[in-house]
Amino acid sequence: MLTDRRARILGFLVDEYVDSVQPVGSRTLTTKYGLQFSPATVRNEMARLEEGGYIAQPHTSAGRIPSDKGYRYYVETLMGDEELPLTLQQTIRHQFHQTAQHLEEWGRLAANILAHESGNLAIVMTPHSRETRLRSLELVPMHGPVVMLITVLRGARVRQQMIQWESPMALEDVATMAQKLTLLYSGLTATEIRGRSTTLSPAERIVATALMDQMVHEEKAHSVTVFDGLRQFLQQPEFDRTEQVTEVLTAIEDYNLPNIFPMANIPDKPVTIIIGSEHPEGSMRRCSVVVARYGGRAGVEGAVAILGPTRMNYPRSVSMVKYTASLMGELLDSYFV
Amino acid sequence: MLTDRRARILGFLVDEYVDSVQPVGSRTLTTKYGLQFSPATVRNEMARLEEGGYIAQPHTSAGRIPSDKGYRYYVETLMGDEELPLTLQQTIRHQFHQTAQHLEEWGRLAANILAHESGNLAIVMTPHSRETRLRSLELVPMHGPVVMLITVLRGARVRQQMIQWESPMALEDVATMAQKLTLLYSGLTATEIRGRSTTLSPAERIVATALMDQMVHEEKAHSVTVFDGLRQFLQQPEFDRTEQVTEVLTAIEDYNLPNIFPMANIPDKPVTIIIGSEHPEGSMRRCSVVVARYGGRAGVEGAVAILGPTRMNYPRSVSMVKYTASLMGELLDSYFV
DNA sequence: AGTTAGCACTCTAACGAGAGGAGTGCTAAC
DNA sequence: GTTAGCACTCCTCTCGTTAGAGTGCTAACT
Repeated sequence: MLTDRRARILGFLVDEYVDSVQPVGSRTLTTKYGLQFSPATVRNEMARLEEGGYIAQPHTSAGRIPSDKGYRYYVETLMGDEELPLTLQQTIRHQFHQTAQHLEEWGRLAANILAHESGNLAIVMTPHSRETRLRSLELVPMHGPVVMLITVLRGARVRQQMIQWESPMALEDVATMAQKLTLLYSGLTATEIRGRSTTLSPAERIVATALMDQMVHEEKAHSVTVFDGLRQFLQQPEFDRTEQVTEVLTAIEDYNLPNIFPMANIPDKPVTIIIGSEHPEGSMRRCSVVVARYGGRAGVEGAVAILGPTRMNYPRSVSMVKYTASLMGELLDSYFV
Repeated sequence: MLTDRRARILGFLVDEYVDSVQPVGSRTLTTKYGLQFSPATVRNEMARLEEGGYIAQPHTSAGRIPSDKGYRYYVETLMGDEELPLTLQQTIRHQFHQTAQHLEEWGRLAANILAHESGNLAIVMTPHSRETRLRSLELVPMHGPVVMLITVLRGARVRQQMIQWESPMALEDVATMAQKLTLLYSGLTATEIRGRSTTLSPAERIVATALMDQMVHEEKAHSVTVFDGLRQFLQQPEFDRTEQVTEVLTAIEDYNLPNIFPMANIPDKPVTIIIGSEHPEGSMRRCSVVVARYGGRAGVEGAVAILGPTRMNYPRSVSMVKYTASLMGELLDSYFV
């Protein structure tokens, strides 16, 4: 599509702009990247690239900056498949195995690593299984008639809630009730449980109702989203005025995060990149998202993403996201076959 | 300390500045607040207030803005004890009782309400008990030798982690083991459990070790902090340049949140206010914090806070924080006697 | 035909001068 | 003790000017 030289120039231009955040001129390109031809030639090529819509000029006497189309070309055909430095890989892997058994911390850890290493905003959707099926339930008496109902769902999700009976109950009876209900309902979804509302004692009925409520609640809820790295994100030079920041923040809140992640469904693509105006939301036009799903083997899945300005280090982001996602998948598999 | 008239002028000045975010001059004060005396008199009084350090002038030909000392005087002696509008009280109460049984959501709800109604950043420390004592433990077999250990601690804290035995175990045996260990360790702290490491089977030992690890981990961890309202916070006019924002964000991260909240220990004070330079951290000099503890009855406590620019609506913030804290306390009490 | 030096041109960012305006402090009169 | 009047200060806004960066075009070169 693009002549070889044109493509090379585009590549250098992206690299340089990502680095300097300044419109880049023809002279810079020739000197910094040791090109064999003169600035004038570069200018000619840049004029052609601009015609093609790959780069743009903020104003007549300025250098060029890549357009979204330019970035798209870059990530699609110019950018190599950078491997993460081995030492970094090992550091990350080590940190994960350190907290492997504390399931609730995975998300925070992943977000922290992504944010730190990429300098952008990290978004992690914690593991979430599409189906909400009961694995078991536990009843822990608190005081008097107040009992804590612990709902353990498939996919290692644990939820707690308080319920209250008409009157207190003996400890053993509570235990046997939990066992009975677990036996009765294990492996079922909320609607299936509703179907099997066989003869229950009043106390059991209260538990069952709370249980179904929790599960319905859970089905509607999307997975928890963990953010990290907001501060560095805001320090990016493109956000030096707060209006631009609030625009992006609003976008993130409104973006209905799940909207991003279905896009990660594109088959055969381990990582999906959405650049600037490719976002359905106009307010995201200054930002790019690099996202990868993980898991999926046992119906449990999630996603990790990096959100940064369109001028971000794509090779690095892609390799970070890819590696983190694969690690999360590995860990998940080791717990859910 | 301050003459009556001087105090009144200071009060009006704070009100006006909070409202307009512009240095306020003598003319504005007389006309907007219907003062009986002329701008010249106000000017004289303001000169005295400035000598006293209550107000300051950005530059010679500008109006005055309150200093931190001025705000301090305002909140201490000028500001009335505003009650939250009854309808608002009821709305909030209603929302809380709606989610009363979903304990994990309280924090998010409180933060959301605080942020929304105050227009500032809300910080909520979820309930946290100083003592970490076991209430009960549950073992949920996952697949093969992998088991989920659910640790229920005093204060309605539920934690999960994965453990792995040498070989799988029969369902009933798992249940009896959980019962046995609960019976053995219920009510104890991590160190006490370590002390009673009586004769345990290898499998039991693995559980006990994981349990102690979790509890130690828990003791070190501070309570979870929930934020909300960042976007509105950033929209405050004092943060129109991102440097100022990042300064504050850094402060919040570094502030070692627990540092704020010990300050809430001042007795006989339901609400504590920390204004600008009164913060130990210099980077917080543009911000004020209004914080209140809640709970404490059963060793379980937390705190709610509003963080905003020093120019914030103190009466409103105080009443919001006070009301939210009392509600959280009520709810807590209803579950932990 | 592609490449390049030279040059006129355009546009921005930076600086400074000047005008307008807000608000003050001081003085003198009430 | 209060207030009108007034000179003064300092900010903000605007406008012009300048320096510099980078371009596109043309004409010459390989």
